[in-house]
Amino acid sequence: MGFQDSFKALSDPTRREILTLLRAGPLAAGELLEHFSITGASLSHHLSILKHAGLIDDEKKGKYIFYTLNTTVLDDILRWMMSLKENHEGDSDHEK
Amino acid sequence: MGFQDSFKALSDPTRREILTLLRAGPLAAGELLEHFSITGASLSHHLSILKHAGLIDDEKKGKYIFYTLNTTVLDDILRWMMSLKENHEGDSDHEK
DNA sequence: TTATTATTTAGATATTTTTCTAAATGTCTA
DNA sequence: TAGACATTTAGAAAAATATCTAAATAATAA
Repeated sequence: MGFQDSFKALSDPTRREILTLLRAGPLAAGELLEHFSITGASLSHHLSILKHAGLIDDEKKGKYIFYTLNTTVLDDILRWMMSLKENHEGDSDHEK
Repeated sequence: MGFQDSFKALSDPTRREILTLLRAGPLAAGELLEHFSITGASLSHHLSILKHAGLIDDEKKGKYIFYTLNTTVLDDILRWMMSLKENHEGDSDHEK
């Protein structure tokens, strides 16, 4: 986990689409798979990257594994982006 | 330009550090270079990716090229992330 | 218990990305 | 104008990533 993992995870369009699909609620891997034209193995790989980044959680229910969005990490990223938008002129060590 | 380019641009730690450095104000490529242990050619490559993504602007001033942060694109990304954090239960086509 | 279904793991391949060195371009200064 | 400086472009090598097929694991259903 960590910032780097989060940003890397978000840099792939398939993974962002997975997150978007999970906005509506938990979905099993197979349900997610219907929305893409990749193999189950590839999807599984993407899911593991998202999980590693802390962006999703999984819960096994019998035969299925349900994935849910975890927005905790998003907050950190949001904070970082907001801080870029603020004025930091005084922070530099060499003013012109 | 586009979402994909923006996320890809943000997925590299060197490029994020560049953005952080530019928070304090415009810097020339050479000034940025002092903060990293990569060649000028590599930095130039990173700058071109950031520029392509719309995250920075450049302005030539004689011998130097000054880079500045452009936060317009960040707003789009922020909006996308915020939307993930909202509840979208009604959006799905198959409620359980 | 055997077959079937859902998902992951392993290993290979193709593509993309990062970085480098060397050379090109443009600007300033002596 | 000749040389030095700041930066980019071109092209190559190394590392990381996305995807696939085949096999493994685990749970349910027949």
